[in-house]
Amino acid sequence: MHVSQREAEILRLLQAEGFVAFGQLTRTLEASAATVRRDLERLESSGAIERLRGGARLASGPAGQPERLVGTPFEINRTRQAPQKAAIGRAAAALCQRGEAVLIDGGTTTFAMCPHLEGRELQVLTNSLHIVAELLPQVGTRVSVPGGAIFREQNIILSPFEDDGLARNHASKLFMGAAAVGPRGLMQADVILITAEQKLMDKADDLIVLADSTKFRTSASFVVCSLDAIDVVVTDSGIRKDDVAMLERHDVEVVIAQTDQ
Amino acid sequence: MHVSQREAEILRLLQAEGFVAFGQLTRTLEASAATVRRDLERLESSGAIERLRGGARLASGPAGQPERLVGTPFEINRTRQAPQKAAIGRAAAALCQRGEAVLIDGGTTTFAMCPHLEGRELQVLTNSLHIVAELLPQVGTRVSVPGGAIFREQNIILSPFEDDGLARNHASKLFMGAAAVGPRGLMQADVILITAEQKLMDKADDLIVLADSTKFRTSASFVVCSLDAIDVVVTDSGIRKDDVAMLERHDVEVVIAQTDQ
DNA sequence: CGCGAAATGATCGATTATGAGCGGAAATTA
DNA sequence: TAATTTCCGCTCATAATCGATCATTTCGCG
Repeated sequence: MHVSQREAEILRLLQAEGFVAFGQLTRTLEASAATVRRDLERLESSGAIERLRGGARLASGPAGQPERLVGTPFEINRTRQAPQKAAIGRAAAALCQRGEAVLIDGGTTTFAMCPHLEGRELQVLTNSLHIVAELLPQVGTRVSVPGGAIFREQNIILSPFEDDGLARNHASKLFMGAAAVGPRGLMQADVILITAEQKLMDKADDLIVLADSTKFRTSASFVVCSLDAIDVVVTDSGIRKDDVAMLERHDVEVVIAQTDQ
Repeated sequence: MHVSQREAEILRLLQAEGFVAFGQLTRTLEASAATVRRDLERLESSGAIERLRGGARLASGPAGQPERLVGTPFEINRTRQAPQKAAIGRAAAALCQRGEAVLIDGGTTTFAMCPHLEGRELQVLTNSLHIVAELLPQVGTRVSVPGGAIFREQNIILSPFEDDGLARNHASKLFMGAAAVGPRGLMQADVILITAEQKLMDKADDLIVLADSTKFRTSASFVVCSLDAIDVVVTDSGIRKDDVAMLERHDVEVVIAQTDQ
C-alpha cells in the first residue's frame, strides 16, 4: 500500500467516524506504527487533520465549529485547488466597494472570499449557511438570508416558491461559483441550484463569476446562463489564452488572481 | 472510546439533560470511574462544566467551550436553570407528533428541545441560527428559515417587511420562550422580538410556551400576547400553585416537566 | 547493474492514559 | 448521634502512545 492510498484511507475513515484510534490505523493499513505516525504528521502539517494522543480527528475548520459538519461534500471540495481558490477569493473581495450591498451564492470558491471581506462594511445576502457562519463574527458586515428550506447536502437555503422574502432586495453585484464554464455558458452540476441562481441574478446589476482555471476544461450537466450574461470572471493564472479570448469575445472582463504572495 | 469522544459525549448529555450522574457516565462511556473523574476534572478546569457531588452540570457563568460564543447573552443564559430547561425541552419535544410541522422561536429554553427532536421526522421552521445549527445534523429533521437580516446579538433572523417568504407556511404548533409570564400575559425583554413573534403566532394553530418556574416571579418590558392566546405552558416543578391556578383560569394547559431521572 | 534518495520498519526512553485499590469526607439512614 | 453507603482524591502498576534514532528495504535513475 502506498502513501497516497494510506492517506486516502485515513481520510475516508475519518469522514466516516470522525475519529480514528492509532491502533485501528496500524491494523487496517497493515503498516508499522512508525509509518502511520509519519502519515499522520504529514496530514497534520497539511492542515487536513488534527492529531491527539491515541489517534486523530478531522481538523476543525478555521472557527472550530461543531464537528457535525466535517466530512460533507463541501469540506472535501474546499481542499481542492485551495491555493487558487484563496487567491480568487481575495481578488473577488477586492472588487467590492466599501459599504456596498452584494449577493454571494453558495460554493467553496465564493466561500474563499469571506476572510477578505472583513472591514469592508458590506451588506451581504447569501443562501449559504457556511458563508453565514463565516461572516457573522465580522462586526462590520451585515448578513441577510432568503427564506426557504435548508438542504443539508449543500447547506444552502432554497425556496420552492417564487416568494422568498426578498422581493424588495437588490444589490449591485452577485458573486457566483460554477461547476464549469464553457462556450455554452455557466454550468452547474446540481439541478436544484438553477432556479435559485436565476432568482439571484434578477436582483443584481453585475454578475461576477468565480471559477478556478480547471473549471474551463470540464463540463457539467446544467446551463445556468450564457456567457453574455456574465460581466466579470475571476480566475487564476492557470487559465489558457484561448479561454480568455473566448470570454472576451462575449465582453466578459477577466480578472486573473495571482496565487503567490 | 477515546478522550475527545468521551468529552464530546459528556457535553452532549449535559446539553440534553442539564445534569449527568456519575454512575450514568461510567455506564454510557464504558470507562472506569477514575477515567470519568479525570475527564470531568479536565472539563472543569477548562471551564466548560461544573462538578458537584454525584455528577456534573454545565458551568454557570461566562465560559462555554467555543470561544466565539463566550459572553454572548445566549451562552450566559443557556446555563441558567439548565436542568430545568433540559427537562422542559424534553417534555415539550414529547408534545410533537411524528412528522408534524412546527415552528420554534429562538431562545435558550426552546433550544433545549433540540436534542430531543431527533428521530421525530419533524418539519421545523425557526428564526434562530442556534437551533438551525443544532437541528441540521439530525437526518430526519427538515429545517426551514424565514428570510431577513441576521441580528448578531440574538443570532436570529428578522425581517422588517411583512413579507418574509413564509406566506404559504403553516404549522400546527408554535413553541416559544418567554422573558416572563404573568397575569398580563407573555412578556419579552427585547422589543425587536415582538413583531417577529406575532408573525409566527399567525402561522400556527396552537401556541406552546416554554418557561421555567422562575419566569413566573419576574417581569419584563413588553407584552407579546395575553394568557388567553396561550394553549399550553411547559414548566418545571418549581412553579407555585397560584401560578398554575392563574394559568388554568385562562384555559391554559399546564405541563410540569420532571427534572429527576 | 549500481548508486542515492526516499520510504519503511524496528527499537528505546519518556510521556501519558487508564484501571484498581485505599483511606477519608460527605450525604443518607436509623 | 452513630452506622452505613456513596463518592472523592490520592497513589501505584500497567499498557499504550509518542518522538527520536538507526538499520533496512524499495524505488527511481543513469
